[in-house]
Amino acid sequence: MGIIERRQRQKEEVRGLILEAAWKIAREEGWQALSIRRIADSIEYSIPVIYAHFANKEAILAEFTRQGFTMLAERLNETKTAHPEARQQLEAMAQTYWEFAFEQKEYYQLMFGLGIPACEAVRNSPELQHLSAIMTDSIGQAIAGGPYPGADTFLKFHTYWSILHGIVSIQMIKQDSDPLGQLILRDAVSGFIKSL
Amino acid sequence: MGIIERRQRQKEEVRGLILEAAWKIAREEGWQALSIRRIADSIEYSIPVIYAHFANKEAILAEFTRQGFTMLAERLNETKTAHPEARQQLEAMAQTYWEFAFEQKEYYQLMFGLGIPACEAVRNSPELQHLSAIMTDSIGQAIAGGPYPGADTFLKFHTYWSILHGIVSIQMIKQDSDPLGQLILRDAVSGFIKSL
DNA sequence: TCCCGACGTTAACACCGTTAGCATTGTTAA
DNA sequence: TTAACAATGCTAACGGTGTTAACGTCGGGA
Repeated sequence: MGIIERRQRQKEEVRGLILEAAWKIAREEGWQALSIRRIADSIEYSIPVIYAHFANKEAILAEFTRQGFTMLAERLNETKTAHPEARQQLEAMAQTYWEFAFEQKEYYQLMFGLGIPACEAVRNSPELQHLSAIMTDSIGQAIAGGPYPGADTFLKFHTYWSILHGIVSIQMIKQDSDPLGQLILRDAVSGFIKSL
Repeated sequence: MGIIERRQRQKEEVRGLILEAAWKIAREEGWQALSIRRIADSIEYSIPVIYAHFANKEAILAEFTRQGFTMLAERLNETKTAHPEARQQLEAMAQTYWEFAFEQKEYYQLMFGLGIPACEAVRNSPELQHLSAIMTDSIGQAIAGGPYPGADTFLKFHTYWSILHGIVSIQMIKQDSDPLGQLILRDAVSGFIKSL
């Protein structure tokens, strides 16, 4: 026989072409530029062919999301095995995490649904500056009255905000509003405050 | 005269109707369900009327983003003034931040571009579990070899991950890849590790 | 040789954001 | 009072999107 095997192989090949073309478009012009029609154009097949390989557009994106998590896990694992001590591992893995996010920006944005919407206009807006001022003021005071008066207020503000946003958005992605979120929040914030 | 004033008022009124209708749609069906056509339908005007009040769809979203940041700032300010001591303020503001994010989910998602994409499918996927396992392992070891052997590994893992993601995504939104990001990361992670 | 099933196509449906062009209407000036 | 004008809101279209139904064609098995 071997005929159905060959067909299977050819089918897989087209699947690969679809993902390849999709990735090329996303990398060059961002995820918002990705469309089924452009993929079809690029691989020189008609549109329904794509639906023979993927249920819908979301399934294509899900495939890249899976790839992204796999890549990140691999990199973290490499970093981890390169360090003997657990605390060293955590420091180094944080670095690797950061590097992955910015080297593979397209992947990371897809993985965590960073749409990057109207923020463009609001950045550096008075509203945002007001928000920053409120937080920064408390942090400045806490530093002044604490054991590390030389600490950088601006840096600490960003750390504080990042912790808050990280916890909230991870919890939102998980979508299960379990009470663990509150615990994580208190844990992280109390840890942060001790560092002031 | 007063005629042009009346016209101005009527114009403002339609602007209000647009925002009201848009908010109703977003609240009931999410931002992805919001379209110019549906707003026009809802307010019983034709489509171009909307473009007389907003340059484009993004401008409508930007208006809500501004509102969101203003609301959050107000709430944080209230919380802040209710507490005399800076460290108390930071604890309470974190709580307020959390509450705002989940009470005003639609606002928060818009403000930070949380698209919530293909994550649906990847949640609880083996890829994600693998990632969790790698991080959790190091954290468990660090806890075991540290001064707080009773700490909850799972909680600490979420805290660790949230810190990483928060820093990365705030930095990505700001889009200026300044070296401060690295500092924030190291600062937050070293603080976290001390808490293990 | 005939039939069947798989593959790939065209063409459509129902949406989307955006804009050009037109009609109507209320206001102002002659 | 009437003519000109500016503002208002409309229809209709353009070019795009994801998705699918219906059709043709062609290779493999009976």
